[in-house]
Amino acid sequence: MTNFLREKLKEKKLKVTPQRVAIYEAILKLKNHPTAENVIEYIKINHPNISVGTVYKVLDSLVENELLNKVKTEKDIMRYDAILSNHHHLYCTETDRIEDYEDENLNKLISDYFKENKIKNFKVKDIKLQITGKFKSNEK
Amino acid sequence: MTNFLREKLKEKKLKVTPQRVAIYEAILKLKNHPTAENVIEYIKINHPNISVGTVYKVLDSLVENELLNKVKTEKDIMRYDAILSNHHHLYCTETDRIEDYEDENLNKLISDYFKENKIKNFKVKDIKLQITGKFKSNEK
DNA sequence: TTCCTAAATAAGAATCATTATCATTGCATA
DNA sequence: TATGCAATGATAATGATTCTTATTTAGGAA
Repeated sequence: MTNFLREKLKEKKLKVTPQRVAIYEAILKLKNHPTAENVIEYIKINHPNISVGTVYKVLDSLVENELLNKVKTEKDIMRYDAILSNHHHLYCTETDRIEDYEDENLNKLISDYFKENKIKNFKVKDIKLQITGKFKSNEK
Repeated sequence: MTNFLREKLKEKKLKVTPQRVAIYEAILKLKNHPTAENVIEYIKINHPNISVGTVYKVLDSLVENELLNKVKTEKDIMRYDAILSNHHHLYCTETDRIEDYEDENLNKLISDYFKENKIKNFKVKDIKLQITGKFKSNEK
């Protein structure tokens, strides 16, 4: 399902190239918020004629145009997320797994809190929770 | 005030070296959550005989021993924080400023919420808010 | 369809922050 | 104050990312 990507690219007056489509698909396929390296590895196998420099450039431009998000991690490695809806992340301290966490009630709770408790001299645009912990071992 | 550091190092059976003291002091002095580069620059001026490799190694070991925290950023640059108490961060989208945000009521609100609404298959250890926005321009 | 042009890409060189190596130093304990 | 081992300094090595330049191509216009 890359129609979403195609449309978005057109909206932004960016060319729909096979490289952009392939890299976007790689992110979707590579669950668990892949790193640039993960994407490069995948692309090397599945699209061997796409060059490494292109992967970096496409990732940058997709982030810049809000088709991908960068995920902050404890380590100094950026990871990418194709889900654009407002969501939080669960970080596992034992593995490198990062999972999405959506919770409308929580979002409401927090935004209500900040409506009543403004931060001095700061205008809030977005709030994300980094929930650190451990996945229980019974599955996955 | 490096007594805190000295004691903590002893607790962890790490040697109290002048390099560790100097680098820890640099972080304290260099407000705004400095990068490794910021620290290196500062150290080069104030302690010219401490080598760059040592700065990296000391930063790593201080983080590992919970004397410093790494702060996640949008860019793939790690920044360091000498404040260990549980706090959140305000990220300015226009400048690279990161400011600490402490709010006991908010912490309570969130921890109460998760007491009642457990996340399936996940044991929460720590929750941090990344509050993105803009500092209002009237000061600083 | 064909042509045109700016945008995008491929390939490989260059950069530069970080890590690794290893000989030397110096902190901590007895 | 002697000893052992962790820590450091100096420098080399690494490797991910960026840069450069020639070439290709997407997409609009004729």
